[in-house]
Amino acid sequence: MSAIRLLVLGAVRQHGRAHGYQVRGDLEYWGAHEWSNAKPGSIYHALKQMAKQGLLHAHEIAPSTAGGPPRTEYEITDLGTEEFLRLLREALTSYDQKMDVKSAAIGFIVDLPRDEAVTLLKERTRRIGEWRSSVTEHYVPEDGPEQLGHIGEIMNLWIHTADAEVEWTLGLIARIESGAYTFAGEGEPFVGVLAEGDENPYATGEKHPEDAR
Amino acid sequence: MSAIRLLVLGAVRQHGRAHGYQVRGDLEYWGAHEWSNAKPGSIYHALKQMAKQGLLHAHEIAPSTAGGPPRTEYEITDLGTEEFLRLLREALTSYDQKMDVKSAAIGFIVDLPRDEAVTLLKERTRRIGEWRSSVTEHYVPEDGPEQLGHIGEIMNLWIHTADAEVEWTLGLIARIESGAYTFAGEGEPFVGVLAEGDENPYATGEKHPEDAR
DNA sequence: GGGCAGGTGCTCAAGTTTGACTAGTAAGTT
DNA sequence: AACTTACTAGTCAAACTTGAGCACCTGCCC
Repeated sequence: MSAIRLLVLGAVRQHGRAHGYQVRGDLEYWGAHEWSNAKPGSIYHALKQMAKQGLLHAHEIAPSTAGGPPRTEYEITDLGTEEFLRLLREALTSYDQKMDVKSAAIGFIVDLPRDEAVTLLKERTRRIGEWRSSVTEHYVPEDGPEQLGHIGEIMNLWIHTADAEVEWTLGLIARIESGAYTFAGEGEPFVGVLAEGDENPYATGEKHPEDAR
Repeated sequence: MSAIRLLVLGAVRQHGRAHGYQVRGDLEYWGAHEWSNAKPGSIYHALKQMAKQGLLHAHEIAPSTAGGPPRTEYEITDLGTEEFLRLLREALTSYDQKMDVKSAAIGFIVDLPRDEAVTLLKERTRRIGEWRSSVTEHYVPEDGPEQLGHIGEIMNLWIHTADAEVEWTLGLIARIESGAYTFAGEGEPFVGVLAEGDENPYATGEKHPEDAR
């Protein structure tokens, strides 16, 4: 799964009603163009696709107030909300070492009730542990790990990464359990959208110095 | 950059002369179908593409010795070797948190001379450090990190991951410097290819239990 | 000697991603 | 008044990826 659907659904949902350019702006505001495939083309494609699948409802042509071609506004449907939550839950529990999906999921984690968030994160650590032992068992040849030569370093990297992630996840669980942040049904949600006409401090302009690609 | 070109070029290079199915077999042998987009379609596409671009030379139709349609054999060209090394160096130095590229790069690291490998890995840690500080500076609002709410956790995750990677990289550097593995120009290279007719212990059959996707 | 399970080697259509491009408006500027 | 610049909003072709499928052969079993 790529992160684009989760990101777009989440952005539209937070906005209530949004056109493509607004979604694009929000995602840039979250820095998503730096860590995910949130390019214009992908965003517009995802919007159209999901509208066709009934996850979004497209309000045709609000003539643009500020230049440019006429724009389409989108609203999330019930089906879309369902799909959003499904994707979010999956992204939180499954271990697939894709930074973009993980990051997106953290960004939307407060859309779930607090105790569900904790449960899902615990499940995540459990799965990582399971994956870890299956890798060590499965990929270590009987004749000892030397057989693998430098290839063993790949495994080493995976395991190291997995361990680091468990550590981080446990920290997050602790913070959530001790009351940090505001979750679904706990009043005033934290909203990370750009108000109409607000300028974006993290826009596509200058980026980090060595943003190697 | 996706990992597919690096993987395919490296596989053909190690084999000397290979057809698509052999490349596919090698990549499976390395477990690459589990951590990268090394599906048949992608492999054949990459082979054709790179042949068209002059990175590979295609020997038309050696009639298959063992069933199936006639096959095309590929050899790497000088241009292809150049490109391979360029991709490898870039993958080793650049920090882009893509597991597949990283893993592929580790798999081919011994194709470089030992001291270059060390230099590149040190450059990698330097860049991660640079990236780390630019993130902390750039994404922490003046009004203190509380402004970000739970979004700050995304940054937290990035930093934690980056730190874990630096740690692992330093470990690898130490192992290489103290003489582990056999690098380019040090005699008998470690070759991870399947001999003709050898069976693949890690083939596409059963996979890890919870290989979440 | 027919059937069929399974391996070999590749192709193809459908879907997704990319990055450059279009085209319109507003607002400053010589 | 003409000219440049910048922003808004979206499109498009080309590239890439995916997963299923095809056709062919081998060996085996009854």
